Amino acid sequence: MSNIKALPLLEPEVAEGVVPCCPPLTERPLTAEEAERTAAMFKALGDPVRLRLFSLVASHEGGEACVCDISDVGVSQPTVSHHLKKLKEAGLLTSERRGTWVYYRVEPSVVAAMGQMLKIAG
Amino acid sequence: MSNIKALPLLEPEVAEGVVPCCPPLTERPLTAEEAERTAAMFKALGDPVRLRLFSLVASHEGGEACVCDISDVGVSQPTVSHHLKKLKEAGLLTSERRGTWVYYRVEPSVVAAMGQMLKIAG
DNA sequence: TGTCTATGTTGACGCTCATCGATACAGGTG
DNA sequence: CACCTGTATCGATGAGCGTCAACATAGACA
Repeated sequence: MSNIKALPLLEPEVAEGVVPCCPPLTERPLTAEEAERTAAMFKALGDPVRLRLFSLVASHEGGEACVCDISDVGVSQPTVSHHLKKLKEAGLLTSERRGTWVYYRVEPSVVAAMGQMLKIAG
Repeated sequence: MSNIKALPLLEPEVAEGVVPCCPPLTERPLTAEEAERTAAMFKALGDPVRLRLFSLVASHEGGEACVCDISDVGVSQPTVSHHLKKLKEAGLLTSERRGTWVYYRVEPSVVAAMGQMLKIAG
């Protein structure tokens, strides 16, 4: 967990088996398998609370945020924890415990891969 | 017709200078309202069947596709129609009837706005 | 007019998910 | 050790969603 990737499209084993994968959506139709994997990433950002949590982490200084810094999104603490777990499972966030607190940070390669897919052809 | 106009989607007229609803997610935290509006777009791509349908339209020659061209995604015809409607409601696709067939095409500005949000801060 | 094809809508069913309170776990402090 | 704070997990519940069969609608053509 110590090497930073440039912007690879194919990366062996990020997070837990989540691999950013696919060409721009305008290039060719996705296969069923590709769609299954990729939809999970978009789905992770498809909830308002999760999207806010993600932007709170992404925009926090130092590129990381303690849970205590971002918990004020209008839902209970267990729900915040639940959503952070979902974002982690989707490969969008990573977490690390330092003492009492747990810090989350964005996984740049996965986010970059998603952005790549939304690139308009032409 | 559903009249729940709580969150109006993007107008089809935004074609020129890519009027993004929101800044890159790394720039600042989203407000609750921004998150609500934006999550709906990501949610639309958060289903494997919808993502395939979208990529089928996006990668089809001429930038548009008749429903008959993209219906082979492993679900029934009503389900295809249902998902295309969802994508349309999210502002990602537009449709037009020409004679017997209905053609769908990608709304580039909305897709571009989504890509904008996923830009990694440099 | 009637019929055929293409697409959208309706209603129902089962499953997933967001949410919460209660509880468990981890680490710091006294 | 006990106690407190920060975070994760568990179990339940209600809402939402994907799917289908059946039906409806729109246009083309005879």
